[in-house]
Amino acid sequence: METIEFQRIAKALADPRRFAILERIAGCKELACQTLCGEMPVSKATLSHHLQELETAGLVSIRMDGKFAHLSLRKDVWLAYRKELAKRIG
Amino acid sequence: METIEFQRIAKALADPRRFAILERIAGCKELACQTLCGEMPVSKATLSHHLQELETAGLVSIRMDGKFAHLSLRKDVWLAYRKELAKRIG
DNA sequence: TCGATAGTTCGACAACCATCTAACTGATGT
DNA sequence: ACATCAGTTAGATGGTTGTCGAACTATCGA
Repeated sequence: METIEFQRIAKALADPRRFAILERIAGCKELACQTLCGEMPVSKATLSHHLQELETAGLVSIRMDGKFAHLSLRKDVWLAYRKELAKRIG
Repeated sequence: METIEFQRIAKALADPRRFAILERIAGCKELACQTLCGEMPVSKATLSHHLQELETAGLVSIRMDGKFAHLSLRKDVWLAYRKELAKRIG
């Protein structure tokens, strides 16, 4: 895994709210953005920002369906990250 | 693992320099602080700060021997963190 | 006792970041 | 065409943090 990607993921996981968002997304196959918006105590703008961070890090994939966004965990990337942690430190 | 500890660790890992420091420490049983100081391109103050972050997060143990500090990875905590990641997301 | 050395603490500063509101874009239904 | 709704973008703001130099503390050797 590229160091830059590794660092981006680590940063993405560092914010508690963002991690909670990721955790929620990982909890189901695909999650409607609206649902998240209804559950998380943040503004739409903030949520959008966090989702972009997660997408940039490669952890989340965003599928647009008309005007609706659907989030899903990129499990391959997640597993690669965990593997990299094990490889780098033990 | 307590959520607060989990978050502290995630934050500690998020800074590239700090992660490099942890990686270096993990590379041997015990590492003299002087050695780190000679290898990392940061001031003593900054290094001291990072080491305290890592210690507060529980990732590193600092043993004082006279005026010398010796760093070591707390492998149990590290493994617990990795396990928690697997538990929370997959 | 004194100077040198290892590491900590303090105060400051610049960069970054999470957050918000408001304005915007684009899709949907009537 | 138009109002509405989902999500993005822009701009502002307050808080966090990585960084440094300088002052400090404590330990060791001479």
